[in-house]
Amino acid sequence: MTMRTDVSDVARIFDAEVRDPQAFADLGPRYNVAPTQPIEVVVQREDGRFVELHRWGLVPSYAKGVSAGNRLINARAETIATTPAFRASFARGRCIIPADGFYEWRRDGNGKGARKQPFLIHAANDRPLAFAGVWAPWKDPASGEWVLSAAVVTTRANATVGQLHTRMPVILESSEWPIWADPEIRDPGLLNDLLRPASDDLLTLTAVSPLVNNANNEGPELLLAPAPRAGDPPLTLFG
DNA sequence: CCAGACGTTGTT
DNA sequence: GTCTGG
DNA sequence: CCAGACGTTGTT
DNA sequence: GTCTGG
Repeated sequence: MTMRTDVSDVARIFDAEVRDPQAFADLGPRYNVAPTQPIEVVVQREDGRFVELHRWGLVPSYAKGVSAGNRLINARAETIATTPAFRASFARGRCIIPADGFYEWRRDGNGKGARKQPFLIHAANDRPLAFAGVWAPWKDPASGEWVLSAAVVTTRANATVGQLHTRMPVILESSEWPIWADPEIRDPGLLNDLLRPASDDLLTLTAVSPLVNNANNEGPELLLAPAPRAGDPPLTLFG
């Protein structure tokens, strides 16, 4: 995903306080937020609502190490209420994960010559999106330190994203934020009603540089159009 | 009782 | 931590 | 998600 | 092929 929006704007949009401003200042604008890296989350706590940084990949409380979260980067909306790794977080650890956009890939060709063409999926009006998320605290038994981690809730893709992939993040409307983020709300039916695909006209696809494919790459150049090559399929999905 | 799993995605 | 399987 | 690793022993 | 790391 990308996160270029300044945290002060995120705090204003979500009516939240920044938990650790220096940590955000150290990160700066981000064009390639990958699993295991810090992601922004908006969490409702007893003493207020905060923007925090959590490790992307939920580490369940029972885990033996943080690596347990390496693949728990998404939680299926269809099963999140009952599956052991996410159930407790669905009940009491819901959060909002702000992001400017997310990437999906299209495989062009097969075998050795295949390229993975990344697309940035972002709001047509380019405002930040609010993913539904879940988070959990995990205490490292070795150091005693607490690790906060989070996962993105997914649902079936809408028609726009469906050109690339069968799944997409749940994107909440502003009227839904207080419901999803409130840990006092327990009605599973009310919560599950929020977990549906975004409307088809919310999002736009933009072909971007294959530099995105390596999590070590960063910077605004990742969003430049990919260099065309002979025999390429059209880069706009509508040709 | 103890031991072991606990997840999603894409691809075939 | 809690559930499932043996 | 994609990229990259995937191993042990003994010797320097 | 499958797992780990980012």
